[in-house]
Amino acid sequence: MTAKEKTRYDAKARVLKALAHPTRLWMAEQLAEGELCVRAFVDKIDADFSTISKHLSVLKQAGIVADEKRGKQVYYSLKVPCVLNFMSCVEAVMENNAKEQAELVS
Amino acid sequence: MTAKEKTRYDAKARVLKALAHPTRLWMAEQLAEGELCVRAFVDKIDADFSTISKHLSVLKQAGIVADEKRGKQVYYSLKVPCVLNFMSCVEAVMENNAKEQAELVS
DNA sequence: TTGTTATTTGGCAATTTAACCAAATATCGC
DNA sequence: GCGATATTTGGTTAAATTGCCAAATAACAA
Repeated sequence: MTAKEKTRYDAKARVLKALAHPTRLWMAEQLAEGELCVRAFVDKIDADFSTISKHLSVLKQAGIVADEKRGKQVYYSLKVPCVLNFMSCVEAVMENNAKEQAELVS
Repeated sequence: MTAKEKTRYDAKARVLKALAHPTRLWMAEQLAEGELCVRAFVDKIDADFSTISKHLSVLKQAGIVADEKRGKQVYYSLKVPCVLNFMSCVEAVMENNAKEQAELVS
């Protein structure tokens, strides 16, 4: 693997890593229906304001969400909706795993 | 968010996290063309045998790859090929990011 | 300008992850 | 059984990630 390829895989992994957290995954799904401000996320789950803000910042750094300040609030939106397509595949993996678990028991 | 939903997002994140590492992402792509034994990965990149083995173990735990021992070697294969579809979306994110970087410069 | 709400930032402790080395295990041919 | 090859496991250490708290910043209304 060349250094260039290595750099490229690092970059790809960075994008996936941004989504690879339960809270951030949930956030991405919430944004499927449209933009939300930070406060909206905080209200939906019971979490620290700063924790939510930092998670959003990770998603933004990765290029997955965009932010726009309007008045006092910052609105976040999905910049690349195709990330939502990951879900069905992830669920396929999980169903597979559940099936195998069940076979072990029976 | 209920405890049940939380558990579900944890599980989803665990699957994504397994892929969110440059080496493991590379491994998944290598498996696109068919099964490979541990040795084959080690030869393709210059890495420690045990490191590769552990990465494969992470992918296996997540349910992304399957392993089968035949003779002295263990062959790994992609159990859920749809994970390869992630790549195009991840690349879309990266191109977007590159474009914005370019705009900053100009 | 002062107070209030919305959000980000900095710092810190706890946990997790990753890489490398050495040792253990398994299979096979002799 | 013995040595050689293939792979996994255990341990150790460094680095990255999380979550929470307190403080800083921004916008706006009174």
